[in-house]
Amino acid sequence: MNAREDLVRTAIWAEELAPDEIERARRGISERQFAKGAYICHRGDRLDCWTGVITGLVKVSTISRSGKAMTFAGVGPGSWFGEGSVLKDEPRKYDLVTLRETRLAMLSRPTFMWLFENSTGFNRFLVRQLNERIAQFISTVEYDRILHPKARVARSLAWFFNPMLYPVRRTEIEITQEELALLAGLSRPVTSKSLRELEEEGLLSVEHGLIRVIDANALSNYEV
DNA sequence: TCATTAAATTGTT
DNA sequence: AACAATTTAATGA
Repeated sequence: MNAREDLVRTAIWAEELAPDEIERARRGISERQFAKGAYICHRGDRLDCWTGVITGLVKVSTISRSGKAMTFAGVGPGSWFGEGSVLKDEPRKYDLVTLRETRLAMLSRPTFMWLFENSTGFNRFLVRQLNERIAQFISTVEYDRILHPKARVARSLAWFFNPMLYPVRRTEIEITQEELALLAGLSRPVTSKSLRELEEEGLLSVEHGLIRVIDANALSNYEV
């Protein structure tokens, strides 16, 4: 058994795949390493790979016409993204930037399409993942209108505990308050203050460049 | 291994 | 948004 095989076998989407499908996936996969702050791709680039994070953290973002940075999501170890662009065979709509040193698994488009055409297990995974994404974005729109900074920070953090999108569960999230502010769409001071208040309430503890979550459930349901 | 320095992150005005 | 303080990481003896 080699590293690549292990990579596929432990992937979240491989659970329902038949042995021959796993073998097929294994042959279509490769690994790449990126330094902290590196661009995996710019908006408008083509990236003909379905991508999984092995270690590290990737930011999905764009820069608006007014020059303001917007972050849509953080992608952590074990989660896979980009199926939309690969399925539609179109350029990426967002910048992909690593927030720290990151190793990625890249599944080639031909392999992805083969699995899409032939594997029911793979399709079941895709449907579940897309469904989960929709739910996530709907809830984002929902709390975007509520606008309590503390609740926004809490729910942004709760993203990292979605078992579908973040299969590798940890209580510590390696993220700076500045990056979290980008995720939450708030200024850094407000994010920082909210974090300290949430710490007061015993839901988490903040350290340098790291947030230790104590009550993830309370965070995801946080109101007021 | 320890001390010094540089860089990054966080807190405050 | 700018500055100050704190903490981590890097460098070299």
